Amino acid sequence: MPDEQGHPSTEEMRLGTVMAALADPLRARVVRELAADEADPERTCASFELGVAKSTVTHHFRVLREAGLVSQVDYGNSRKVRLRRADLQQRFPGLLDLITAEE
Amino acid sequence: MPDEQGHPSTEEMRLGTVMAALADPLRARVVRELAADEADPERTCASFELGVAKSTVTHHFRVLREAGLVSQVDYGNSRKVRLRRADLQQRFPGLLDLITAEE
DNA sequence: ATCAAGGTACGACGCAAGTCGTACCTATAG
DNA sequence: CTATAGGTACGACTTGCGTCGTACCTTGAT
Repeated sequence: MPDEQGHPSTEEMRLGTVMAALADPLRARVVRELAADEADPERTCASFELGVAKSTVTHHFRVLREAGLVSQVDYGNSRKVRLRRADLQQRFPGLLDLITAEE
Repeated sequence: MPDEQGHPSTEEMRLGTVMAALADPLRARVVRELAADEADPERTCASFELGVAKSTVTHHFRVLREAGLVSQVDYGNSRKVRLRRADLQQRFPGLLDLITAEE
């Protein structure tokens, strides 16, 4: 059984925290990549080819998760990441369009 | 004659830079305050009562200006600040609504 | 001519953030 | 059982950012 943990609820999300998360180029790239795929597939953290150490990858995904941008589900073997598209659309309407429009 | 200087053009604006600028609570407050007033008055930097030293205020307004969020006009005696509402609406549609909606 | 008001420039300091390496954990594949 | 793949935890290092104080500049008022 997959295990969820440590995600802020929609109301708990703070715009400032989200902005800070998106201010980093690597994290922005991740979110853009996720937002670009309308099918919203589950992806592993490693599938993003960020070009930094594993522990750094973990760090960035924690920031994204704590900001509420992505959800992480633990399958024991691997951890799958998914964009919280609906939650974001509800809490910060237009934000995702802003991100996908850039670049 | 008022003197303009050092503002990025609409195309030069980067979403990452804007996000980084808005990630700071003081700067976000300034933009929110400016965006809330539809009349878009010119205001002095000091009129925001940020509660930090003068040089810090200067620093924050430079970040806002270089990100393209505000324009500063030098009247010699005082420097007036104005939100670049139209430019922002064109370059990042929906961004200002996002900011004013928060809090 | 002097002073006050509003800002900038520069240097310094402290803390947060991004980065890495190493060690460790968990589950699936041979 | 043992290896391997995907991630986390922790500590260390470095850079960047927010903060301040001081000195200085520019205009308008006295």
